[in-house]
Amino acid sequence: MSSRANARPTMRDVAQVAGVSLKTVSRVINGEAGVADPTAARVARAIAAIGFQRNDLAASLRHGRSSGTLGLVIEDVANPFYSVIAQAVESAARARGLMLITASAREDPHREHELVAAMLRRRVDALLIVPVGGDHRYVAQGAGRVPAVFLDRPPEQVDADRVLIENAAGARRAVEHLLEHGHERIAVVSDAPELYTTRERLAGYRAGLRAASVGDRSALVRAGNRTAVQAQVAVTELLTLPPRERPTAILTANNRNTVGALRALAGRRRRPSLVGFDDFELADVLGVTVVRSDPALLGASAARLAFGRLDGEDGPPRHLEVPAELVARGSGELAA
Amino acid sequence: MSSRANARPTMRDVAQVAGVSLKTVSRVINGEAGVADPTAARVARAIAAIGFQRNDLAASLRHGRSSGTLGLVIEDVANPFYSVIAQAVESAARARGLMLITASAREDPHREHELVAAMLRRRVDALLIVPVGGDHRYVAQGAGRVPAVFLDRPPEQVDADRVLIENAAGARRAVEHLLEHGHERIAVVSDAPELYTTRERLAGYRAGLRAASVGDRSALVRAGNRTAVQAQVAVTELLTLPPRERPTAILTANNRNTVGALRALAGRRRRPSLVGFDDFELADVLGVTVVRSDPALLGASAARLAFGRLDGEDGPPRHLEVPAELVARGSGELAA
DNA sequence: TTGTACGCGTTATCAG
DNA sequence: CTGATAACGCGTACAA
Repeated sequence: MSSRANARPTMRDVAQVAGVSLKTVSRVINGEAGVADPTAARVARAIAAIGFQRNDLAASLRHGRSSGTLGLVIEDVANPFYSVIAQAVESAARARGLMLITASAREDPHREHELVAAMLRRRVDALLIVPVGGDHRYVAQGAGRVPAVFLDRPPEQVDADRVLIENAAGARRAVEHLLEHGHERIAVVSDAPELYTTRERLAGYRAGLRAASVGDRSALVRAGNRTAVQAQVAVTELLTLPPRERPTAILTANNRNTVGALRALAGRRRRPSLVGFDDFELADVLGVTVVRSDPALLGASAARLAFGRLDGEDGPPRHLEVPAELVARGSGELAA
Repeated sequence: MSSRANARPTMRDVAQVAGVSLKTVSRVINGEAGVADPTAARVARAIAAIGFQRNDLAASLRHGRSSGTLGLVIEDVANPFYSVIAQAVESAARARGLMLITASAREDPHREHELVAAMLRRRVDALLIVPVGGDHRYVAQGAGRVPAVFLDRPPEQVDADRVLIENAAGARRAVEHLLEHGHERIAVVSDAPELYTTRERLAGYRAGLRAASVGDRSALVRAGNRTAVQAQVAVTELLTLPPRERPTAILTANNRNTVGALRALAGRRRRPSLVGFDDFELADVLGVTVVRSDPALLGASAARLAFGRLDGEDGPPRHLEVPAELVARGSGELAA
């Protein structure tokens, strides 16, 4: 009988039903050696009879070491770029027997901090973070801190394990590609300039133009478009510039901006060339040239770094970079 | 001083540093009344000094009721349909102060069972499940069971709270739409026929044809396409049928099938009409007519049901249905 | 206002 | 092979 009616059965309940001691039940559950077969069978029967299931929280409290969970703080699970990362991290976690706690910070530094704190209180074994901004020293501080790996963007005010994408090089490659096709008035439509990825991609864009001795194009830089709708507006505006200021090519600096640009361009007869940063589903069907990286590799690498730390790998923070390659599909190969 | 070097500081450590008792620290941390201001300040200073963070696992073990987590078992986070669900569930969870544990079952019943078991061992407060198949009585069994809500598909062998989409009605609407545009040879390309959603959508398809007294079209039913690639092959085959057997319209029964169909159709001069079940990003740009439901509403409704049970709502299992509407964008309005 | 004793469900220690 | 007992970090009941 349960100590209290309707409560989840405990090992004590199992022990009582099986007529053995607590420790014997523990042995059977954890598959430890040293239990006579008939005894083990009696315990197993009791477990099945009362529907016992071990309380992992209590177990991990007892031995202190692992809670069996991995924490992932991303920007937004609904964004395909991040959902692929989440998928890769989940696979890695599962391979190691960890469950994944996921939360979206939504570009809010305060919220990010809160989520990290909540995960630490829940004693995650390690943290994977797509940092928003602000000061990240809080992650490195405090006794008994947990391995933390930053994805997609570096932490601020502190050095730590991280996996980034070839942002500047990728953007520069896109610009060079457009230059090769005769474009000189190349516009760029990007997310908020405070974001690391935006800054790097803009830097790559500028470096590409500079290397080709193309003059200042700051009038064609449209940053600050957080949503597809904002990007759509920005592109529409670019298209209504007077002919000799109007860009003949556009670089969209992330997937949401690309989506907005495609909406702005839909149905137009004469379209500018377009290269998007980040690949997306159906880019092949739409014939959109993109700079493609591998979000799944990003997530998997970050997990690998974190697991390495869990396995005792010591040493200075590691910096990994995932390559970005240009995939020509038509939209980026239109003549100027 | 810490009891052990390098260990996470505990409330006992805080108490020692602040020169108060354990209970006083507990009061301060939980914001309970009845602590003199100067005492509270001393405790707060000690907490900051040693970097203490409460162990939520221990706390929830103590008071037994809530672990503060919600479990979500879906098919695949990387699929946009499910990542939107995950996003909605996460928002709902956060609003209630719960963290979300997510895991993908990948159409594997055994894995689903394992994941659910792992979540129960971790004492999630409630479970949201996109069931794969097999017997789901295990969810309803056992003492101290947890509220479980099924999403997108019903559980088998057992009745339980669930939120489904208007599958049959939606598919039927698509067929009627195509019939209105003069089509009679309407093919359907779908996922595995074992899946509930597939079965229902196929039933809706057949019902639509039957109501219009259109003869048997079983030769145009292509089920079993789990991936976009498989769907692409299936559509390509349909397009190479002899002219008088070849479909003039195609219904793709989920988002992956639609993607495959679009790839098969890309670059063809004469395309059949196409209606896809499930909306997707850029469907507007591609001009694809779809049957659209609201995955976010699906997730939010399921969370609401689960929270209702947590709040003590009793009574028989509740069955909710999210509507599906046809959105005409061109591909479904081509003449036969 | 503050402190003591105990218990949550499990694992670890050490005896029998 | 098996079992009594302590301990993990915290909250609750009750006393001081």
